[in-house]
Amino acid sequence: MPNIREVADHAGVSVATVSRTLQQPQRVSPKTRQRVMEAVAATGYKPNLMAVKFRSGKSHNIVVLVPTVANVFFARVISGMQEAAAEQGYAILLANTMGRSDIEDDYTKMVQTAQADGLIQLRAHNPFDVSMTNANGLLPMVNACEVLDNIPCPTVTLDNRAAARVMTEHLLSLGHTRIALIKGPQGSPLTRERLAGYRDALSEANIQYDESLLFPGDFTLRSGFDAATSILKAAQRPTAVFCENDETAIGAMQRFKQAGLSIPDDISVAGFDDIDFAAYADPPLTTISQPAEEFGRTAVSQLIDVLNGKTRRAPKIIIPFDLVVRRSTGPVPVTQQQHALKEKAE
Amino acid sequence: MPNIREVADHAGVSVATVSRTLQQPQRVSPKTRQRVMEAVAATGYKPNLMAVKFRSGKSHNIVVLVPTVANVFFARVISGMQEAAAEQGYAILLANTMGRSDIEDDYTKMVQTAQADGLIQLRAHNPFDVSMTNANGLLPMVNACEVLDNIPCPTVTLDNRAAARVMTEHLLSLGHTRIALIKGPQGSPLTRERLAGYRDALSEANIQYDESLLFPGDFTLRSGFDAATSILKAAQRPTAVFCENDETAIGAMQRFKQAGLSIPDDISVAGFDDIDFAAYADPPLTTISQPAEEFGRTAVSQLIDVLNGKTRRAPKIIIPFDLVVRRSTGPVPVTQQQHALKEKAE
DNA sequence: AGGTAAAATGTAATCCGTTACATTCGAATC
DNA sequence: GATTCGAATGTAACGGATTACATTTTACCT
Repeated sequence: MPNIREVADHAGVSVATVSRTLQQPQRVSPKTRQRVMEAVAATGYKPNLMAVKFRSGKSHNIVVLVPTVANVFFARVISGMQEAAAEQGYAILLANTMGRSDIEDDYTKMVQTAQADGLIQLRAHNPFDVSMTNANGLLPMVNACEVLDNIPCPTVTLDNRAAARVMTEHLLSLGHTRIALIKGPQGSPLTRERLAGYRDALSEANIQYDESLLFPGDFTLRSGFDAATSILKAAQRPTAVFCENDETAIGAMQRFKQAGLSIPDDISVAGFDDIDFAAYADPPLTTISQPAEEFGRTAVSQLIDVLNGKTRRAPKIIIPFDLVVRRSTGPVPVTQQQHALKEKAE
Repeated sequence: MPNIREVADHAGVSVATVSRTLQQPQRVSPKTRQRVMEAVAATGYKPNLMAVKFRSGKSHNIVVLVPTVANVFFARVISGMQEAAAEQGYAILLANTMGRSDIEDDYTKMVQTAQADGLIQLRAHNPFDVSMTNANGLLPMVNACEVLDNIPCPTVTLDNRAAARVMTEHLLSLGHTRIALIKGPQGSPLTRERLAGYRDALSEANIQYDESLLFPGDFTLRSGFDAATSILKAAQRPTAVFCENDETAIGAMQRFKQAGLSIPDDISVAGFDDIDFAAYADPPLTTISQPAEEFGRTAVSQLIDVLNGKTRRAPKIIIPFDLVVRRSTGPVPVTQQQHALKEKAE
């Protein structure tokens, strides 16, 4: 690989002139410029960006911590991040953490070892100590998950609580009162927020919150299927199931159909995320749609603003959502309705 | 950020001793080592890896060119790559090319500008010229797509042609003779290989290849849905549809069910990839399963071998596949069978 | 021509860690 | 105590591009 010195020798100028020709052409006389450009072409010179990054102290890399890239929703978020990062000259170092903290730590260390300038996380930890704050008192990171009040960094988030409330209200409006909830991964803040929204809606409708209607899940198809199996065994079967993501919902629907139930006539199922598969499920899934790519793009541009010192106080950005009603949710089955009425009368 | 000099001053030793303490502790006396380690802890020193990489000339980064990260199958491949790369101390720079050659070029340039040591591509181009070959005459890349005979680099591939033939044979064995094919993205070598396998099986079974049974697709749910619409309009409807990936198949099934067809009683549908959703489709999808993660892992370890000069001649590695028969494929409908027999008799 | 300011170019320091080579130290031996 | 050898440590060059500062060239004016 030719370096800048070879180009300089070839053109009969100093390395400084070559560098200037490439960085600030107007500061070099036209004929020198011409000669340098020829030398560049002749040698096939490509600047060693590792050297540039080392000297400048800017890696122009961003670490992104994602629980799993195989999740369709995250894939869309990443796609948006990629796009925004590329536009601004940043590259993304993707950490597929699979929940393993050793992997998270390895990648977090990249910021401290100057391999990356900042970090975007889709979880709720604080990987840095105060020594990492910049002149504005901000950490070189963006939280694309949940608000963490005690961390000085921008947050980009969906109002998960409100979204879950809206979905639950949708189910309530269809007459459902026994609404099961298939949760997301344990310990995930998303899960907690969505559970909170679910409870908000119930309490507003004066319906007793019943823990036996909560089922564990981990955002996979399989976990939805398994949770549905448990739901089928329940003493008094729920008439609707709200799943904290679409994969879970699709898995659950599969199980219900296997058991001979018809959706939504026998049981309503709702999801969250509006992944592409949701519209192609059978029946098409009622869900909450989120602008995933925009989510990613916003997170990246927020981080770059922090890195450039443009951000003075940590903003909190709320990404909008939409309730998308398809055909997996419907009115309470008549028999169940009578049952509920009877119960109420007692 | 403290640098090695600060640590050296703090410990009262030279920078060389600090470096040795960290790199080859046995070359430093125990009490010096102790003192240095204390200084490291006291200053919170983290080596600037950008400097290390710059000096060593090894970035320990790998560029991966993927058409789209939002494709479930690719996501699994990437996941495997991540894992293997992390184990060997490499990071992955993911390029979500979306087929845009400017993005491909930008990322390819990273190898030439020392930002990455090598590249893995899931397409069939040759981004490098001969000047990039190493001492063994190999390019710093791995082709994880299709064999390109004139490129000196390892290839990791599935025998797409054989897999497509196996699937077509499966459909033939069920009595189907009018088998539609929903293709993958135009120009993709994968698509060509799978088409070739489809034709192999047909010609072996002495069935006339009929171009009107070919339908365009691009690996998305939507394109499967649209292709199915075209299929429904066909003068003589095929009794089976082989889709070049699972998304397309799921999209097509949705359309067929909307049209009131029952799968597989009225029409058989087969996919390719065995993504998670395939088993949860309705009906569960017959498909070709591939060890996607292993695919990614193999590609990475092959590339690292090339980078370390361990590879002397470009190997071609064939990843195995499996036919997974589920419930989306079945025998030819009786009416159609009679129709076919009648046709044959004429 | 002489003088001056501006433009063009060159020189060399710098970023930080590694490592070849040089030097010093210490222990063992006679 | 002197000598020797290996272990421990230090010094300084190096990698490639950028850039502050120094120097040279050019252009223009009197």
